[in-house]
Amino acid sequence: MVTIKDVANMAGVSVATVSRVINETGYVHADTRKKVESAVQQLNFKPNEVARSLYKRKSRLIGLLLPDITNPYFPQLARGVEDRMQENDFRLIFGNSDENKQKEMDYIQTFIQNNVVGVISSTNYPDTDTYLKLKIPVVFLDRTLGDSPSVYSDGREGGRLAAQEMLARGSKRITIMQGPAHIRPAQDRFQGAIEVLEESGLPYHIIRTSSFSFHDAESSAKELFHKYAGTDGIIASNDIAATAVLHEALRLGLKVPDEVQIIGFDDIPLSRLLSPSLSTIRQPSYEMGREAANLLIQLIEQTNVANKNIQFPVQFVERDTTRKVD
Amino acid sequence: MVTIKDVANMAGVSVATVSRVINETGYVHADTRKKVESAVQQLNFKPNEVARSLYKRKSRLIGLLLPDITNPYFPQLARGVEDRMQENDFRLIFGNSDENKQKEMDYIQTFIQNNVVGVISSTNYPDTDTYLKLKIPVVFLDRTLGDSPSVYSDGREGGRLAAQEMLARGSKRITIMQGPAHIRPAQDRFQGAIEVLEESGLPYHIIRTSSFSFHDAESSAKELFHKYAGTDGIIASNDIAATAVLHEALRLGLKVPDEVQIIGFDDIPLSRLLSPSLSTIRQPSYEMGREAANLLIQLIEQTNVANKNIQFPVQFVERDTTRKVD
DNA sequence: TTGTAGGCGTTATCAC
DNA sequence: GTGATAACGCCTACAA
Repeated sequence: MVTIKDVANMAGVSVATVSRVINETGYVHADTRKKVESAVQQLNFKPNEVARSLYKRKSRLIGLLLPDITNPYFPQLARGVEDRMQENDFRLIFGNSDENKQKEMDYIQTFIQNNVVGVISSTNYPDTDTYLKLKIPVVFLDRTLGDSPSVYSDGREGGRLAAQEMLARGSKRITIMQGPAHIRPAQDRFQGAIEVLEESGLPYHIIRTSSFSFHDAESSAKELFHKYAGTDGIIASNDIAATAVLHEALRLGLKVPDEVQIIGFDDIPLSRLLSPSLSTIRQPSYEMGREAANLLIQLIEQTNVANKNIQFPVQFVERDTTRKVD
Repeated sequence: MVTIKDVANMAGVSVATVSRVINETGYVHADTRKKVESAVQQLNFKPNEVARSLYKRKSRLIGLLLPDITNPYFPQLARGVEDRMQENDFRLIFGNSDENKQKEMDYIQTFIQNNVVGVISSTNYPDTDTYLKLKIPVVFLDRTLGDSPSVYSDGREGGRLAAQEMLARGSKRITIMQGPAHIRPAQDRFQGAIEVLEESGLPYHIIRTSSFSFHDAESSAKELFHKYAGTDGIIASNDIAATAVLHEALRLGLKVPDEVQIIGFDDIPLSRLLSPSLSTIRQPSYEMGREAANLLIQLIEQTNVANKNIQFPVQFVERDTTRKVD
C-alpha cells in the first residue's frame, strides 16, 4: 500500500505538504505542488479513506436500509439513491431489514461503527430511540414521522384515486386488499380507498394480507376470488398483489377488465408489460430515491434546507386492467 | 462517542485489558473481566470499526458490484449475498456499474480505499488489470475467468435446453434473441441455443438486442414480430425480454402457446405470475448469491477451498407459454 | 495477569 | 511556504 509518506519521500517534502496539496488546503508553492502531484501520479497514490475517517470522525459512507431489495418496488428507490450519492462521491452501505426491528437496529449500529455520515431508511419504526438519538442526519424514505426529514408519496391520495377511478369505471362490488398492518404506506392507501368507498355508499369487501411477498400475493389472490367470487373490481395493495390477482382472475376465466377491473399500486417496471397491462397508481420511485439522497446530502453539508418533508404526488396510470371512460 | 478509554476508566483498568476482553484475546482475570463487561454494558460501548480497520488494515466490509439492481435478476443475487454475509457480520458496500468499465474501476478503487476485505463482482471485464492486481479475494458472480473464483450457471446448457424443449414441443420457425454482445452469459445462452438449432437443421432467425433494459425489451419485441411474423417459437434472452415478447404476441392476437411458444431465461419471481405464466430456464439466483458470499468468506478466512469455480445447473421450468408433451 | 507505549494513515495546529 | 507533531480510536508487543 502506498501512503502519504511514500509520496512525501519521493517528492522530497513532508507529509504535511502532501496533505495540503491533495486537499487543496493552505498555501503551497507552485513548484512543490508540481513535484507532489507528479509523485502522486507515479505512485498512483490514493488516500486511505479509513485513516481520514478516523481522524475527521466522518466518512464518505451512507447507510441505506430497505425492507427487501427483492420486492420490485425497492430497486428503483435504491437506484435513485445510489445515482445521486455517486454524484457527490458518497458510497452506500446497504442492508435489508425485512421490516424486522432488531435487524434494523443492528444495521444502524454497524452504520455508526463505520462512521457513516448519514442514513436513509425505509423503516416502520421511525420513532425508535435509535433513530431519535442518532447524531447524524436521517432521511426516512417511503415513510414519515412528524417533521423529521422524509421523502414519501401521498399514499392516502393514491388510495382515493384508485377507488375513484374504479368507481368512475363502473365497478359496484369492489374488494380492497389491505396490505400488512405494520407498514404505514400500505395502510394509508387502504384508508384512502376506504374513505372514497364509504362516501360512495356502495358495498365493498376487504382482504387482509400479511406481507408483500410473491408467495403471499398468490395465496391472497386465490383467497380473494374464493371468498368474494362476485367482486367486479379489485384495488390491490401493490403491483405484485395486483399481478397475482390478474393471474388468478384470468385463470378462473374472468374477463379483465370487462368483468373485473384491477388497479395496482407503485407502477413497477413490469406492470406495463403484463397482459393486459396493469392500470396502477404510480409512485415515482426512482425520483423519490434521488430526492432522498439529495435531501440527505444537503443535511450533511449543512446547507439550509427549505423543505425537509418532501411529498411526491401519485398518479393514476391508465392501462388495460381498467375500462375506458369517455 | 464512547471509546475504549472511557470503558477503561470506568472499569479502573487499562485500555489494553479492555481490548483483551472485548476481543477475547490473552489472559484476563475473571473479576476484571466482569468489571470490564459491566462497564461496556453501562456505557453501551461499541468498538469503532474504523479505528480497528485502520490498525488491522482490514475491515468487515465487502464490495458488491452489480450491473444494475433495477434489472429484476439482480435483486435475488444481491439478497443471497447479503444474507450470507450478514451471518458472518460482514457489511456490503454496494454499487451499480451499468456494465460500464470506468464506473466499475472507480468503485473498485473506493472499495480499496475503504479497506474492504473482499469483492463480489458481476463484471464483463474480469481480466482487467484492476482485478488481476487486487490483493484481496474477488469472486466473480454470474461471470467467469479461468480458474479465478467464480459462481455462475451453465448458460450454454441453458441455451441448449431452451432450444431442445422448444423443438420437442414442435416449433419449426424459431427466433432467438441474442442478448447484448458484451455480456458473456447472454452469449453463452445464445451459443447453446444456436448449437441445438443448427443440429436440428431447421431454419431460425436472430434478433439482436443491445441491452437488458425494459425499454429495449419492448422495442425488440415489436421488431421481432415485424421482421419475422411467421415465427412460432421464441427463445428470449431473459425473462424481461420474454415478458415483452409475450405482451406483444398477445397484443397482436397470437395464441400463446398454440401459435407461438416462448421460453425465457432466469426465472425471475414475476415470471410465474404472468398470464400465461412464463416457461423459462431457471437459474437459482438467490442460491448463487449465497454461494458467492460463502466462497468469498472462505477465501477471506483462508480456509482451504476445495472448489473455487462453482457452476450451478440450470433447469427448464415448464409453465404455460410452451405446449405440453406426453 | 495487567499496563505502557508505539503504530495504523491522515489531518491540522503551530512553529519556523 | 513548509515541516514537526499531536491527535483520531484501537490493537498488540513487550515489560512488569
